[in-house]
Amino acid sequence: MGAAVSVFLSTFENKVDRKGRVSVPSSFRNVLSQQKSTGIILYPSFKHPCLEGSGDERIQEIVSSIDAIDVFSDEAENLQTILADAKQVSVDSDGRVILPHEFVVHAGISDLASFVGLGKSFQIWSPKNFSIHRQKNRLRAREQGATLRIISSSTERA
Amino acid sequence: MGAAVSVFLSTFENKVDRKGRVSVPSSFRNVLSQQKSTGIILYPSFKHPCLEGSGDERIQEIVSSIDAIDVFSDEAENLQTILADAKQVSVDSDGRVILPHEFVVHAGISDLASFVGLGKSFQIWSPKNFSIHRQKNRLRAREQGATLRIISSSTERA
DNA sequence: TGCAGAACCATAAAATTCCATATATTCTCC
DNA sequence: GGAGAATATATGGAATTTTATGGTTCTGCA
Repeated sequence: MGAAVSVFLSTFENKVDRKGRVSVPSSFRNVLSQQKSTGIILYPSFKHPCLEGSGDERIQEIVSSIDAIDVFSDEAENLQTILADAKQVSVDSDGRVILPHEFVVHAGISDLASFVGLGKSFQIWSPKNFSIHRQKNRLRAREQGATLRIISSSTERA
Repeated sequence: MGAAVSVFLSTFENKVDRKGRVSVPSSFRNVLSQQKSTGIILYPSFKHPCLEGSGDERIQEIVSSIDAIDVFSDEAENLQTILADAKQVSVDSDGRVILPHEFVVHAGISDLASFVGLGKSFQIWSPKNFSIHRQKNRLRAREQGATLRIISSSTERA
């Protein structure tokens, strides 16, 4: 198969069965295995009615971030909340995970889940909520001219 | 083959078959292989009914850009929108890619696709929409007396 | 002993690889 | 310079492999 850039890319809509099982898109699984992740870390988003997901090395980054800032700051508490709410789910041999019930509720997911690639991480939405969110984002991106701010890697740096 | 200029140049109109397969113009493939791209990144244009295409190193640039700014900002979300909408398509051994169905719809493509070279990137249009677009652009350029500002390569951006 | 999670199995749909061919385009040798 | 051979490109179709997904069985633990 195509060597694939090792980032979470694109959006996939998969079915959630009665047991809460859902297939992780195969391209996402490839990214995860390239990261040598044994599972997936999930936690509810602060900002949106969705779940944040990533390979499990991401947790290490969050832990480091907490260390790096004032332990009693708001920001530290936010990050600690992530840790407290996060769950690791394992990918079975058929490439599926089980979405914990509270998470399904938080994201308003019923029988379909949208996996949305964001580069180093991804989100899981109910398709309905996601299409609203996407609509808003695209409008804004169009107004603000999203593509203009892309940093060309070889040259400048912000 | 042509003198191997390493930019996407000129316009090519190729057939799209029932399965959505279409040949990537051979000169474009040369540019891609020179960039060591294993595939092509496609995403729907914000502004036009067409697809934006480039080598897959472009994705790396977007991911780096996101890292460089506040993760919770609007701007980060704008860029993430691109990632969420983008797809990597791989070029098969015959030099073809499969245009994902949503993209075909977005661009209004039926059985023909125009590959339009834009230098560092390219676009894919339905020939009909493209001819309208080009017409408009020419008119505007004439009215405004198009001036072309050439920037030296060290400062250029895509 | 009943239930949630894990491992298995089966299958239809979708994507990828492989093969065939027609039409150009370039090369080579005379 | 030109006929014919070799190469490259675009395109159609078939065969093969991956995915996504539904169902069943097994297992540990409460």
